[in-house]
Amino acid sequence: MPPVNPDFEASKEAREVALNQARRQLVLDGARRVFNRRGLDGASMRAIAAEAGCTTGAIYPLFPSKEAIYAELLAESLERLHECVEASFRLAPNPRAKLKAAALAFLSYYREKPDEVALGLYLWHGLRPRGLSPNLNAQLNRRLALTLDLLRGALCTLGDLTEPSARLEASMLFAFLIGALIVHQTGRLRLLDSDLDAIASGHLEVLLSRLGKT
Amino acid sequence: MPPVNPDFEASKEAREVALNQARRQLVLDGARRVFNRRGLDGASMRAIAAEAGCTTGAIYPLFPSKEAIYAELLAESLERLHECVEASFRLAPNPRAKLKAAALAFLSYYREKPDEVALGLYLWHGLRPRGLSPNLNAQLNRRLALTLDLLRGALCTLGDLTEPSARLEASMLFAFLIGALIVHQTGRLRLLDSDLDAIASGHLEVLLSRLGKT
Amino acid sequence: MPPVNPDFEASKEAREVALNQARRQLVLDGARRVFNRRGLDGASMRAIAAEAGCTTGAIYPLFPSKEAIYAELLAESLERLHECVEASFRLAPNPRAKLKAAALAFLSYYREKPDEVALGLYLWHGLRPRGLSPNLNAQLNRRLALTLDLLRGALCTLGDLTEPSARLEASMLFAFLIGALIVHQTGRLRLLDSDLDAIASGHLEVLLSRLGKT
Amino acid sequence: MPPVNPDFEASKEAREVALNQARRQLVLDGARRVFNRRGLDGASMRAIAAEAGCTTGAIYPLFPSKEAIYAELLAESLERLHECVEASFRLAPNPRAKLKAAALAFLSYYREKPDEVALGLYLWHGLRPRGLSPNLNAQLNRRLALTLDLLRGALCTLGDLTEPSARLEASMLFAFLIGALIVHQTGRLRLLDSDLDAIASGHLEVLLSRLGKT
DNA sequence: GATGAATGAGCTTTCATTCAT
DNA sequence: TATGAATGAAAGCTCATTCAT
Repeated sequence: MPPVNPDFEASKEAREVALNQARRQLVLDGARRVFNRRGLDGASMRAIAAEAGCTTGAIYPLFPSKEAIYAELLAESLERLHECVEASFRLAPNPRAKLKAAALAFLSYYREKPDEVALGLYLWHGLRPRGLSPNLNAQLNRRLALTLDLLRGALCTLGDLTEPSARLEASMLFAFLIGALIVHQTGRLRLLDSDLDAIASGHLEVLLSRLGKT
Repeated sequence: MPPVNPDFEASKEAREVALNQARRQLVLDGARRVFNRRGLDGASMRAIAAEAGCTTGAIYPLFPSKEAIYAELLAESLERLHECVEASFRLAPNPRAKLKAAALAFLSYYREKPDEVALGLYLWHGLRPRGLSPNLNAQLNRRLALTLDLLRGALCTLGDLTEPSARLEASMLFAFLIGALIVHQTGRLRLLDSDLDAIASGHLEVLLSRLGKT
Repeated sequence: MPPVNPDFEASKEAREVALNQARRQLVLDGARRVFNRRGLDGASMRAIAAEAGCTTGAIYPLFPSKEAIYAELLAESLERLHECVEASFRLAPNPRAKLKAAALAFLSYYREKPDEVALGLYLWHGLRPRGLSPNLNAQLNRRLALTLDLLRGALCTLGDLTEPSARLEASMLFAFLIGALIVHQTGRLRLLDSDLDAIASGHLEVLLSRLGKT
Repeated sequence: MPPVNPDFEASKEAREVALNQARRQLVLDGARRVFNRRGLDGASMRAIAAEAGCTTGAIYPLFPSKEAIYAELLAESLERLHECVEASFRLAPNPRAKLKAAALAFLSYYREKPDEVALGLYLWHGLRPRGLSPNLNAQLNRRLALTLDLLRGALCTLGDLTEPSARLEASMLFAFLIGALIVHQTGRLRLLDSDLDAIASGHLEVLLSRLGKT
C-alpha cells in the first residue's frame, strides 16, 4: 500500500467541512426567505427545503429542528450587527463621533435588513416555549450586551457619567433605537408624516447637546 | 296567524343582539387567554372554544375566522388604550401635565397588559401585514392616530411648535415609548440593570425641560 | 317555549353515548385486523383508519394514541378470557372438573382467537418503553391475576394444598398453558408431530392424577 | 505483468474472508445491543451502524437488509442453544441425568440471555412469519429440531417409551419450558409469588418420577 | 470497499373549517 | 342556532436504502 498523502487526507477533510458549511448556508438562506414571506410559524420545513433546493430529510443532519435554524439565523444576525456597530465605533475619531456613529450604524444595519428586526421579535411569542432554551437566550443576550456595551462606554466617556447614569442613558438610547426601527418598519411613522432619519437625527442631537461640550 | 306584537318583535330582536354581544365577548375573552398562553399561531380554535365554554362550531356564526377574532381583539385593545390615554390627558390641568400624563398612561396601559403589546406585534407576524385586510389595517391606523394626536397636540401647545416640528417630536416620543415597552417586556432592559420607570422618567424629564417654561 | 321532554333529552344523550361506543368499536375492530396483518409496529394509523372506514383525524378524539388502542384491545381480550374461564369454572360440578374446565377454557379461548395471544406478547418488546405506563401494566396484571386465581383456588381445594404449594402448582400449570399455546401457534409443535389437544390432555391427566382422589 | 504468487493470492483471499467475518460480527453485536434496547422495529440501521462503529452504507455489502441481520442473529442464537444443550446432555452420565441436564441447560441458556427469547418471538411479529423466507424458516426449524431431538431421545430411553409417546412427552416438556421462560421474563410469574427455578424443579421432578425407576 | 448525504415515502399527530343532526 | 364528529391537508420528523465520491 502506498503511503497516503497527508495533504490529500487533510484537503479531503477540509473539503468535507467546507461542503457542509455550504450546505448549511443553503438551508439558512432558504429559511430566511421563507421566514420573511410566511413568518416563523408559517414557515414549513418542506417550504424551507424547497427553497434550499433539497428535501426535508436532508435538512435534519444539518439542523436538529426548525427552531435551531431560527436560532442560528438570529445568532448570525446579532453577530453581524455587532461587527457593523463595532467597526463604526472604532473608526470614529472621538467619543462624540463614536456615539453618533454607533447609533447610526445600529439603525442603518437594521434599516437595510428589515427581516432581521422581525427575526429578533419572533423571540417573543412566535417561538414555542420549548423552542428557546434558556441556554440560547443567554447566548443571545450576551451577543446583544456586547453591542450595548459600546454605547454605554461612549456615553460614559462623553458625558463624564457615573456607571449607573451611563447605564440609564444607554437604556434610554437603546429603547429609542428599537422603537424607532419598529415604528419605521411597521409604517406607523407615516401616520405622523415622519421618517426614520429625521427622528434619529433629532434624538441624537438632543442627546449630544445634553452630554455636553464640543 | 295572529298579528304579531311589534314591541315583542323589537324586544326579541334586541335581546338577540345583546345575547350575541355577550357570546362574542365570551369568545374574545377566551381567545385572549389562549393567545397569551400559546401565541397566535399556537392557539387552536378548539382551545379557544374550550376556554370560552362553547364548541368550535358555535364560534363561526360569531366570527368568520381565527384572524377575525384576533382583529377584533386588537381593535378593542387600541380602543381601550385610546380611552385610557384620553382620560389622563383630559384630566390633567395644563399642557405640561397633559403631555406627561398621556405618555405615562400609554406606558402603564401596556405595562399592566403585556399581552396587548404582543397582540399589536402579531400584526406583522413579525412586522408585516398578513391575513389582514388593508381595510382593517386602515381602521387600526385610525385608532392609533387618534391616540397619537393627543400627544402631538400637547407637544404643539407646550413647545409652541410649528405643525411639522410637533409631528417630529410626537414621532420621537412615540418611538421611544414603543421601544421602551419592548425592551422592557423582552427583558432586554435587565441587560443594563435598568427598568421601565427609570427610563420613562428620564426621557420625559429631558423632553419637558427642552420644551421649556412652565 | 314548550317544556323539553326529559326522556327526549335522556335518549339523546344515550344515543350519543351509544354512537360513540359504536365508533370506538369500529376503530378497535379495524385496529385488530391491522395488528393481525402487520404487527403492532407495522400497523399505521392510516391503515387502521382505512380499515375502520374513517380518516386518521377521526380516530384521535376517540383514542389519544395508537398505544391506547392497543391497550384497550388487550384489556378487552383479558376481560373476555376471564369471563370465559370463569363461566367454565362456575358451571363445573366439582373441583376436579372445575380445574380441568378452566384450563381447557383458557386454551380454547386462545385457540379460537390466535391473534389475542399475539396481542399479549406485544407487551414484551413490541411496545415502546413509554407506551406501557406502569399504570396500564398494573391494570393488566390485575385482570390476569383474576383468571389465575381461579386455577389456584381449584388446585388448592383439589389437592388439599397449602397456599404456597397451590401457588407453585398454579404457576406450573400457567407456564405450561402459555407455552402450549405458543408452540402450537408458532407451528413448532409440528416438529414433533404433536398437537395442542394431545399435550393438553396429557398434562392435565398427569396433574389430576397427582392431586389425587375423586 | 509478473506472475502472481498463488500463495499470496490465497492468503489475500483468506484474509479478506476473515476480515469480512470480523466486520459481520461487529455489525451483529451492534444490532443485538440495539434490538435489546429498542425492539426490532424500533432499531434503525443508523443506530445499528453507530453501535457497530461503521456507517449505514458499510452494512449493506455485508447484509442485504435489516431482516437479514435479524435472521442471522436468531440462527446464531439457536446454534449456541443447541451447543449448550448438547454439551450438557453429552456430559451427563445416564439418561435420567441427561434429561434433567438438557432441560436445565435449555432454561439457563435463555435465562442468562433474556434478549434471545425476544429474538425468537420477533419471528412472528407476534406469532407469525413475516419478512422471513420460508427457506429461513425451515432452516431455523431444523436447528430447533436438533435440540428437541435430544430431549426426545432421553425421554425415549428413560421411560422405555414408544416413539409416539416419546414425541408427546417431548412436546409437553418443550411447551412447559417455553412457557416457563415466557412467564418468567414477562414478570407474570411474580403474580403468583413464584420463580423460574421452583417451577422448573417441580415440573422435572414430576416428570422424572413418572418415567420411573433409577 | 467504505462513506455519509440524499432520497422519497412514510410516520403520528394536529388543525381550521364544515355540516348533518 | 348549537353541536361536535368528520374531513382533508398539512405539519415536523424519521427511515431503509441508494449511490456518487
